[in-house]
Amino acid sequence: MSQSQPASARSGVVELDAIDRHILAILQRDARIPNTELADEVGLTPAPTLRRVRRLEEEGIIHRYVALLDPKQVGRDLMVVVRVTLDKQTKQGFETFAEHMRNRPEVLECYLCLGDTDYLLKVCLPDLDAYQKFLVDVLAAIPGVRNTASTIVVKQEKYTTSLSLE
Amino acid sequence: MSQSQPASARSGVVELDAIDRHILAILQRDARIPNTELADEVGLTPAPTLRRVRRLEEEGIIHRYVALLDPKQVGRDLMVVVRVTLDKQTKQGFETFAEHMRNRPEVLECYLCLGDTDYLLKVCLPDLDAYQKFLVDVLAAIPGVRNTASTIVVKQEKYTTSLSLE
DNA sequence: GTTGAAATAACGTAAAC
DNA sequence: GTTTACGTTATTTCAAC
Repeated sequence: MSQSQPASARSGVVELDAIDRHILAILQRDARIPNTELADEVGLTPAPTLRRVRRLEEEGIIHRYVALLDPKQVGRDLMVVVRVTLDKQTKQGFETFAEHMRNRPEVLECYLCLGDTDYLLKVCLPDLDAYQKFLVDVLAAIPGVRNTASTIVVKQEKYTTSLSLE
Repeated sequence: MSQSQPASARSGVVELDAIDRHILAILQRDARIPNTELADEVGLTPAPTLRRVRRLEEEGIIHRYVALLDPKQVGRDLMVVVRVTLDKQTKQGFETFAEHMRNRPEVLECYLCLGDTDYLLKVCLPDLDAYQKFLVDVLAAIPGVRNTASTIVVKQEKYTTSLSLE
């Protein structure tokens, strides 16, 4: 190796050792585990464990800690995936649409995509009535929306936010 | 009201008052907020605040606490949404497929859907090379998979796990 | 049934090594 | 990475509304 920099400095991606990956795997499962317990699980004492967690937070590898709710128990029984195409694909049109989606709390995810579909949305709502209102009052009201195609979710077979770090 | 039971007991959906919803909104933003601070924000003292949080956990309204990572910083630069249709729609075929998806860490979400599409998948991987391997070695290898259509995500315009509790 | 106050135990955190 | 020490927090108990 003639390079003097480590891989992390060259690529911009921070190098993670086995213990870091172990910490991340655990925190992705249980964000509220006490530091002492986390330290036990990864085979370190609390001090260096806490230093690693703080580093992972500061580097932005750990983006945030969140509580996940049960949608059904809070009255969100309907999930819909929507494919959206825009009339004319201008920078302004894209930005307008994305901004609208960011302002709508029922829109959990919004992705700009390759192919026939311009945007993919994941929308979570109480029922079909609320969804119909969303289609008409929100989506159809955004200038430049040509077409939408809705796929209704019947059953959630898997849902995880955990990235496997192999 | 002639009913002797409260609404929560009748519907199976737990009743949430304004403070509960406030707590849930905060914990969905920051799962690691100290209980003392949470108490301040919702206008209670720590003891009753903690009791409410524990109740929300026990009832399963709070499903879990997780750390969300930055996919790019852990080398997961590619996200793909896949529509899958099965050959014959038998109970066994569905269950086999769903079980395969649950065992694949790169599959973050899997939904059984109405309409032309049988399953929708959200898959997160390092690059297109890894995705090609996933298509050939994983998806195509599952018996009963008739057809797949992949939509590649170019940009994540919005991503949240927070449910708005209006 | 829910809250508030006080006491204890557990934990997070920083320093020195 | 370890040990020690300190301040903060979680958690329980019990009294009050």
